[in-house]
Amino acid sequence: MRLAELSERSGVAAATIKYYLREGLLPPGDRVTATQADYGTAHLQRLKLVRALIQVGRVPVAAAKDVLAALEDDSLDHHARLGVAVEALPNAPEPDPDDPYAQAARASVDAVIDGLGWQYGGSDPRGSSGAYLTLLAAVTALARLGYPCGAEELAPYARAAAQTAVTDLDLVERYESPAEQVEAAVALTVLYEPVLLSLRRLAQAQESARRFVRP
Amino acid sequence: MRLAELSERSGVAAATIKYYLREGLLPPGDRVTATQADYGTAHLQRLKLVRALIQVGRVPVAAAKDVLAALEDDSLDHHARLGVAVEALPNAPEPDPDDPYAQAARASVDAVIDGLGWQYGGSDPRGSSGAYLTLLAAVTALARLGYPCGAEELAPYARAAAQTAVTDLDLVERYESPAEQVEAAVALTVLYEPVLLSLRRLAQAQESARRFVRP
DNA sequence: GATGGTTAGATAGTGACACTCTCCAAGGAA
DNA sequence: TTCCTTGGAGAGTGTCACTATCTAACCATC
Repeated sequence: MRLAELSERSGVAAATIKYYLREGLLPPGDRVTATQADYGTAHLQRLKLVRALIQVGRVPVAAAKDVLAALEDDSLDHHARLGVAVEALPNAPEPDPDDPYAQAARASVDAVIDGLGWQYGGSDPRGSSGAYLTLLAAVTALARLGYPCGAEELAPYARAAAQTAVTDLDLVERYESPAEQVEAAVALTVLYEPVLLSLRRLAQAQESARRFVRP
Repeated sequence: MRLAELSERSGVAAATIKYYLREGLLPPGDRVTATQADYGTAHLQRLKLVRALIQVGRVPVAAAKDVLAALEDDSLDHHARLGVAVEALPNAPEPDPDDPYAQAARASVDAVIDGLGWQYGGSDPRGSSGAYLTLLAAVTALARLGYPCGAEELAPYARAAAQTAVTDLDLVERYESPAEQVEAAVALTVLYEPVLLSLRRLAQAQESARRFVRP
């Protein structure tokens, strides 16, 4: 199909598709002539994923490009490809090692991780994980505001996260081919985030009503 | 204290504080003379909250202003104030009623909500909740990508969210005064979001290693 | 009582980001 | 032949969260 048809079928403006092509988020179409190219259903599928990552998952364009590149890196095994794709998502920077709040946050976080028996291998230390750094930054900010976020407070959330991860991987394992699994893992990781947060807010409203509203 | 001291104690650039004052995120200081104002510890606390909302919670400045305004609206009761504050956070718009994906998403979401027995009162219908709309948008995007997100898939996530909400409200109820509780609710809702998402990604990495990596 | 350094407040500018517009030459259709 | 469309490239747009500059007033010091 032509770019115009790709635009119509995906609902994405033609100029935006050109921009994604330029940025390398979409592979170029098959060049038919010097001024025309042909796009297939794989392009349509990829375009939908890109849109969902950017608009629903709020992933920056540059990060989305890295994520998609990891999806197609055949030199990695399954687990590693998942890791690389998720690692390409935006994360917090390394904290200031002299900040006492950051030190306390690290202690709490490590206690929770160890308490749940989570293990890190030699090639995959916890410090190299972007999620770990993002977690440190958030806990540091909470501590600085004076909110409780020691290991006792974090543990229930970590247990809920562990449950969620089991559900996530069950969904991923429904797919048969490794390629589908990796794409599903990225899509489900990123696109379920607003789902989880919205469900939490709805649940909070229920719980708040249950506790604070006299019927 | 002077603006310069407020800046030093909070770690926020003086120009940024001026910007927040201009935007109404911080109340003005007590004017001492025509060119000097005095700020107290309440300003410092508020400034830290603003920073955390914007930088950790990624709340837009305009939304943060609305959230803070709701914190101080004495005309509302406790539960309503929580609702208004959380509702001021950014949410997805109303979906296109003709979109079949959106219709299917609404059916799934409603089934999950009803399945958990969540109730909505007359003054608080589910359709008026921003979290509900954001949830619909995310589920619609997943469905459009071809990922499973029926009631069966969403239910485990909703149960995890319900658990999380109980933990959240337990933390909120540690505070004694209503004012502290409302501020804590906002801070914990927004600032625990990156905590939850980071913990989920760490848990996913563990679960992925457990399933896919042969020791 | 001149002087140098701050201060609050206003205005304009910056850089990042995600598009979006405009133009161009080459194809294809009427 | 004429007109419209296409893919591609560069420049422009709007938004957002700051940030730099300026100005008049103020305070402390000499």
